[in-house]
Amino acid sequence: MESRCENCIIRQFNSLRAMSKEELKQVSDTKTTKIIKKGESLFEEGDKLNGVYCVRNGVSKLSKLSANGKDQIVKLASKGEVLGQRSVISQEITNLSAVAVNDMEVCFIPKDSITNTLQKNPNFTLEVLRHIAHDLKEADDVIVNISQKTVKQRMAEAFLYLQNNFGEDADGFLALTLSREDISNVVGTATESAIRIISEFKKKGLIHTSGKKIGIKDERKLLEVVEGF
Amino acid sequence: MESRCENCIIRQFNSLRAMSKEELKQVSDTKTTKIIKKGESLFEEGDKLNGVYCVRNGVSKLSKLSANGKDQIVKLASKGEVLGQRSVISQEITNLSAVAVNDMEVCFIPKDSITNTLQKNPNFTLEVLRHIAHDLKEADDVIVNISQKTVKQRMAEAFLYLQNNFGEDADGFLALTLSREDISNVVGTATESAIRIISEFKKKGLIHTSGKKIGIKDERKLLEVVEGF
DNA sequence: CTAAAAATATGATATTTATCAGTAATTCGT
DNA sequence: ACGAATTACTGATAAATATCATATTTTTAG
Repeated sequence: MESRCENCIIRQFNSLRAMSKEELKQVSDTKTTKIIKKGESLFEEGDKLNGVYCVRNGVSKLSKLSANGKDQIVKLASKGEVLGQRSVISQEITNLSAVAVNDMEVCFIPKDSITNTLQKNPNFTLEVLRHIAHDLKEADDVIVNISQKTVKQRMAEAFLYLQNNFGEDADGFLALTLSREDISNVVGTATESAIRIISEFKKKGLIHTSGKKIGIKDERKLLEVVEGF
Repeated sequence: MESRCENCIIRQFNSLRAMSKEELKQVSDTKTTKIIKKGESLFEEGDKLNGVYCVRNGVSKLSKLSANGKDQIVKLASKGEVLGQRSVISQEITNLSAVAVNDMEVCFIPKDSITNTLQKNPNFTLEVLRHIAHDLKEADDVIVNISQKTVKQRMAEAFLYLQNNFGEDADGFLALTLSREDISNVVGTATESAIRIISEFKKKGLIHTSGKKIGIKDERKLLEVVEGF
């Protein structure tokens, strides 16, 4: 038997915890679990979404393509996050693409269970609202960072962000390994520039690398870079 | 007698239209109307907000100060928009400052009327959710624009945005007049750079100016600049 | 295991943008 | 209306960043 949402721990991290037993039962009855391999996409910018994706495992990058062909990564979503919410709420096509950064396990929840609950259960709606409000605040911060900080500052910030949000492995490397291109798309810069700054940070002893893996060596100095020293 | 929310047209443009008669009555009984002069602030980054502001007239810039002392304008809010919603919902201090760009008339609505309704009226909550979701989508667009477009492209885009959202006056100038500094803070660039590009656009016949007023002369060519030609 | 492909790295250079310095124009308070 | 203060503008220069070219390393497919 497939696992039931009622027993799913992941739910505690997102707005689904505000659903009633019956609502949750309906979600569980209609949901499907999917395995998404690294590099595959959950949905593409412009798609009409018929539901939301609840992340059980793995990480997805949410990005938007610009006219010049470069992707800007707007958010990295991991365990517990619900993707596609915004699009389902506004009943608009999605403005972002979601691509797996590593192998993922997600639950697809058809939109009806969501929209029905949104209309009937104010606790759930409020909970979703709180999450979206939080995302909005973070987006505002990103705007200010990108427009006011140098690439070097944003690179340092990105490493600290990855450390805080995804942790480190046994060998002291960031647990989430991104390609140099993905890093540059998070930071909003050219891939070559990102690589150059990685080299510089390495030379200065702020980080260490092994292949594409990156580890933080001197958190204090990285923070100083973020602050502009 | 002061005007009542029940009769207020502005309400049709925002989430307050989803309130019931009784809820609206309570809002009306507790609200206060304020005049905010150009340059004065509704609230400052870091303030704890005791309510939201419903804009009846005038325009407010929502901005965030960065470490280097420059403001980044994240949004321009005018008639019908409700400011401070996000902060009240998350019960956090506000992450933005709201300053009047011209003389404003706003209604201050104490947060209790809002939070009570959020917990009881799912229609209202859903309506607020839709608005915040829309803001989030716009914020994502801003992120991509800032990181992927040149200053020149963003300047052209800003003028078209001002035209679309605030219209033109009888003489063909943008109805919302911003200082050069404000323009540079919307676009996310140095004031001198913004001025330089204004001069260039003027020389090329894309815009015309009179004092600080700016008018669009060749919309098509401006659009071409946005697209990168 | 190996050749091909992809990703990473680095140098040289061009372009974009910011900063500094100074002048002209406009706005504001009395 | 007048001087002071702010805002707008322009030039010279410096700094940041992107782009192009190319080499090296790593990964992938067969």
